[in-house]
Order: sequence, then structure tokens, then C-alpha cells
Amino acid sequence: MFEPTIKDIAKICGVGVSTVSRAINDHPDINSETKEKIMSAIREYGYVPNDSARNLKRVDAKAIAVLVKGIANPFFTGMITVIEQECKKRHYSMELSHIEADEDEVDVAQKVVKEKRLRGIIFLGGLFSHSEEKLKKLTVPFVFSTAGSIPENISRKLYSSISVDDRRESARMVEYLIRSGHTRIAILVAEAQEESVGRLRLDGYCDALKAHGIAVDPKLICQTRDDRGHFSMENGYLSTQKLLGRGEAFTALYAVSDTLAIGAMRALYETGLRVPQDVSLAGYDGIDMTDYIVPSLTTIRQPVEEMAKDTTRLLFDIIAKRTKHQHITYEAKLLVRESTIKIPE
Amino acid sequence: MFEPTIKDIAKICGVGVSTVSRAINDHPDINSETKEKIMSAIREYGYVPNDSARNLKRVDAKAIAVLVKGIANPFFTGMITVIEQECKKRHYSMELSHIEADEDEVDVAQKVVKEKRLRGIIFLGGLFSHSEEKLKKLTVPFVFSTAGSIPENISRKLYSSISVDDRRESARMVEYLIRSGHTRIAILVAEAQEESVGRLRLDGYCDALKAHGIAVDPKLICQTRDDRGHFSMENGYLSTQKLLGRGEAFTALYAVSDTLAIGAMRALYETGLRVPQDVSLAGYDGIDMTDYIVPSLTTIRQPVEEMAKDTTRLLFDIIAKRTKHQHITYEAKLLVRESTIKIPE
DNA sequence: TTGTCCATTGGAAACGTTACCGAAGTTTTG
DNA sequence: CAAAACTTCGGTAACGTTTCCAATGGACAA
Repeated sequence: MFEPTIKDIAKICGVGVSTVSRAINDHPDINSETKEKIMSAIREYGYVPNDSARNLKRVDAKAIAVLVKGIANPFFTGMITVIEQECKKRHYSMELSHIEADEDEVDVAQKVVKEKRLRGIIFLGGLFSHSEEKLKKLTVPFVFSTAGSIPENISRKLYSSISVDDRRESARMVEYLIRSGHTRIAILVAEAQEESVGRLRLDGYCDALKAHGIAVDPKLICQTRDDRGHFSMENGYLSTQKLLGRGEAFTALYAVSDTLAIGAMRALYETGLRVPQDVSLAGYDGIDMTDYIVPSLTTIRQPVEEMAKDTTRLLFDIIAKRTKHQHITYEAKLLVRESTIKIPE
Repeated sequence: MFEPTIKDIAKICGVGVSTVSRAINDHPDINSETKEKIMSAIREYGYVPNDSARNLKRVDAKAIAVLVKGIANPFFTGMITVIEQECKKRHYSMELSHIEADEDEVDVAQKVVKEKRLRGIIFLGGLFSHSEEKLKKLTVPFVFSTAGSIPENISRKLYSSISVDDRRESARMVEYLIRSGHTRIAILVAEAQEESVGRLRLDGYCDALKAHGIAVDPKLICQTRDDRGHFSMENGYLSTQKLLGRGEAFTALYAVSDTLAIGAMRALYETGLRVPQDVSLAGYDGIDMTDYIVPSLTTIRQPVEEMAKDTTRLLFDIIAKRTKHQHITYEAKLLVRESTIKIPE
């Protein structure tokens, strides 16, 4: 099978390689007739430029990477879909890479960047607990999307971030539950390492309780130290079983992710507890399925589409030096649905 | 920021570039002392080989591509996660690309292969209705995973395939429903183009009914021509509403994917129909969540892990010419759960 | 006419790596 | 002890692009 190169095309058209290159890349200094001739030869022979050669010659590849921790999470696949479309629009390719639970995101990023000479990085999920020094080593701009809080001692000028105010939104959910008459509110946190979203949402939970004069009861806080699949449904199921095993009474259960909540649903059901009659159940994220299951899940909906678009736009703006690093916070939406009810007086 | 190249490392160690190359690539013709010296310099200076240069020099990149139609489908993300791990094990990188609904998978593949000089392609989902001629143009081995039926007139030697026998498994589900006393069984098919999995599963449905002497009633078959998001929950919801609107009575509803079934669940609920008391509901795929929602969903579980592993293994075997193209069919598992019941006599 | 400028082009040097070839030194063989 | 074989290495030519620089020819101004 004959795979033409730029040289072949040049020979076929009786022009120099640089002219062909100009044609491909829409350079201005080229006669439109020549260009048309070249383009038609390219079509005819099915020539496709070799990406490796291009990227080698260019100082940097026309590509960015998306690093995700937990690709199975529907919340992230939603984001990824949008980000990919946005990249395509800009004729950039998107390298999608999965970070294992035990890998350090910045280390992985550094390796990928050097290997592929990428222009930028988007971190999805994951944790942000890196030293400023390490971050500085990352030579390309990067945007943290929905990645928990970032330690105060790290300069905000080093990175961008896109997220909702997890602590605040979480508090809003709990406040809603309190207003609905709940006082014994249990919480399911998959992990609550310092700086993680789990931690932020847990903090928000505590904030709300305190604001309403309700003591935070550690017996109602269920967190697993399991490092794998933090937000898996299985984890939600197992954690809830553990919580129920404590024999502590509660009228509402707030899971810090929808997937956890779905797992919890089953555990509650198996124990004979009905949602919402016996226990109000709430989640966080607002993934599609929460709207379809029965009962539909009360949750905090993050503006996925908007966040994903802005994440991409911001990254490209920074790459093009049109802007400096930014930190954008979005308004999430409290969706009250069937899984939670008011406690009757 | 200084980014060392192989030349820099060579200079630092006082050796030739080829020696450094030998060290990096575990070539045999190198003194272990020299190698150790080089490797430590590499670590010290944080040298990472440039992938583009490597791929340019090598005839083909150490990479494969996974082309997915519908990345939001949890069934596929499950497959992808496993495939990625398998690639990592073999020190190959995996290019993940999403095929838009209106794109031709083989065209996309061809472009990607030429651009990136990949060694192989995995198609996930999508449709297989391509001419043999077109397929032949694809110069690298490719494996179709869970991609419907393939027209008889295409030589089996041109590609590999990995799937369950969709028609057979689908029939098994419907047979189970019939044995449970259901005779009015409606079916939800997102799309049923020739050769699609939807079509196969619909065929299986018809097979089972006929085998039991039940007439296939077109009024119980609900298919959408909507080309976007075939298997989305929303589609399941809307289709079911449409089906219910017909006023046709049925005791069981079989959706050809779990996501469709979840959508159906809501539509049934809104109409006041209880699952499973009023309508038995069944899905297909066996994604995680079917086990956690209430009621848990009766479904056909495809052996995702095994299929994904075999898909990758097979592709690499073909690339290495250890084997020819193969066609593997897996046994799926009928999981009877809470969403379906026997019709009382 | 002569010189300047513009539009368009071709040549060639890089980009960072791998792989071939041959050289040098060392060990084994006859 | 010479020849042969084996180890270990360095030099260098590619791989397919892009980009700089110089060259050509024609148009236009002086």
C-alpha cells in the first residue's frame, strides 16, 4: 500500500515541498491556482500529513491532554464529551489519560507533557495537594476542573481552576434538609482527604449544621478510607451498610456524590427503609440518571456543559497568552426531587 | 526551562547518542555499567524521550486507537477502562477518539491511522455496514467489539470481532419473560438499522415470540429514528411515553439497553404503572447501576472485563502476527432481578 | 532604462530519535 | 601466536515535516 508523503505530492504537482506545506497550512504566500492544484492532488492520492513529523518540527504539538481520575464516573464522561468537541473545533487533538488512584497527577502530567510536547493540561477530578515547586516544573498551562480546594500557600497565578463552591453548595443542600425538618442527617463521604472535594462537601455539611445550632455527630459521618473507586456505587452501598450497622437513627442521608447515593439506595432498601418515607436521600453532581430513577434523586447539579466549555476556552486562551490564569466559580443548582421530603410536624 | 534531549544526555555521560538510545530501549548490546550510568543521568536531568521523534523514526507508532460511538454509555466506559490498562501493560499508548453520530467509523479510522501511524484499531459500538473495499484500505488490523452483525458478503478474514450473540441472548431474555407468563411483551429499540445491535436484539425478540407461538405485534415495538444518543436514558423515557400513548396493553417491557430501561422506568412511573407489579421491566448490558437501583433491573450481563481483555489481547496478537483474525462469541448471563415477576395464574 | 518592491517559489536546515554499519578492543579458538 | 569471533560502542543517515532564506520574475516608480 502506497502511503504518499509531502515529497510525493510535491513531485506529482511539480512544485517544491515548501509550497505543498504552504498549501496544507493555509499560508498566505501562495498562488491560489497552485494551491488548488495541490489540494486536488492531495485528495486524489489520499495524502494525510504525518502528525509525528509535524509535532517534531513544531516546537509544540497541537494537542492538549485531559487527565482524569475515575473515568467511570458519569459526571466526568459528561465533561469529557464536551471538552473533546471544543478541541475538535480548534483543530487540536485531545489526549485522554486516566490517572490511577495511586498515581500522582502532576507527575503523570509532567511525563505526558514531555513525551508528547503538549500545549496544555486539563485535570479532571483528582486531588490538589502539590507543592508549589512541583507545579512550577510543569512548563505548560494547566486548568484544574472540579478538583477540590487548593492550599492557600500556592500562588493562584500558577494555575487556573474551574469549579463550583463545593463547600457552599454542600451547605445549601444540608440547609435545605434542615429546613425540611431533618435534624438527624447522616453523611456519606467516600474519602475526605485534606483538600479533596469530599472534604469540602463534608465541611459544608458541618457548616450548615452549626449554623442551625445542630451538633455535628461523628456517628452520623460515614467515610471510607478505601482508596480505590472513591465514588463508586459499590462504595456507597458498602458504606451505607456500615452506617446502618451502627444502629444510629437518622431521617436523612446525604451522599456527597450521586453514584454513592445510588449505592446507598440499595442498602437502605435491603434494610427495609423506604426512600423518602423513612429516609430522605440526597446526592451531589446532578448526573443524568438521577432524573430517571425512581424515586428521582434530590441533588446539586453542577453546570457541566458550561464548566466544560469554559475549561477548554480558558486553557486555549492561556496557551495563546490572551489571558492570565483565572479562577472561576459557578453557581450550582439545588434540584429538589422525589427522594427527599419534609418531616411531618 | 532546560529540556534535555538524547544528545544532551550523551554529552553529559560522555557517550554516543546511539548508546543512550540502546540504554533507553533495553537493547542487549550494552555494558551494564554504562547503562547504569546513563540511566542515572536520565533520572537526574529528568529526560523523557520525545514521542514524536520516536514515532517518526519507527515505521509505526507504539500506539493503538479506540474509536467509540457514544462515550457516555457506561457499558463502553467499562470496556475502555480495561482496554487502557491492558495497553499500559504493553507499553503502548491508547488514543481514544469519539465518533460522532453522523461520522463514518471507517473513514475516521483511516484518517487517524494515517495521522498517527497507529498499529491497530478497536471499534467500540457503532455500526458495521461498510464495503469490503473500504475495509481493505485500512492498512492496520482492527477489531470490532460489540458492534452488531456483519454482512455476510464481507470476508471474515478482514477483521476480528468480539461480541456476545446478541440475537440469541436477546431471545433468551424474551423466553424468560414468556416462561414467566408474559405474552404481551413490548420492546424498546432506540434504533434498528440493518446490522445494528438494536436490530439483532429486536430479531431475537421476534425469534422467541415466534418459537412460542406468539404473534409479533408491531404495536408493541417501539423504535425511534432519532440518530443522536441512541441509547440515552432520555430516549428511553420519550420512547416509552410514545409507546404508552398508543394505549396498547402489555405486561412486560423489554428495553434493548439498560440506559433505555432506566428512562422507561420513569415514564412508567409517571403514568402510574408500578414496576414490577404492573409492568415487568428488563434491560440489556448489565451495567453496574442496574444492581443498585430500586427495583434492581433484570438484564443480560455481557462479560465486559473478559471481552475487553480479549479484545486488546487479540489486537496485539494480530499486530505481532501471532494469529490471524478471529471471531469470538461470549456467553452472556441472564440476571433475573427485582424488576420482573411471574404473572400470577 | 534602472532600480525597488512585491508575489510566489524552491532549497535546505533543522526537530529528536532509531538503526545500520563499521571500528576498536577483548576474548576465544585452532 | 595469528585468526576469528564476540562485545561494546560511535558516527551518521534517515523518518516527514516546517520554516527560514534566497532566488526568480514581473510590476511599478523614478
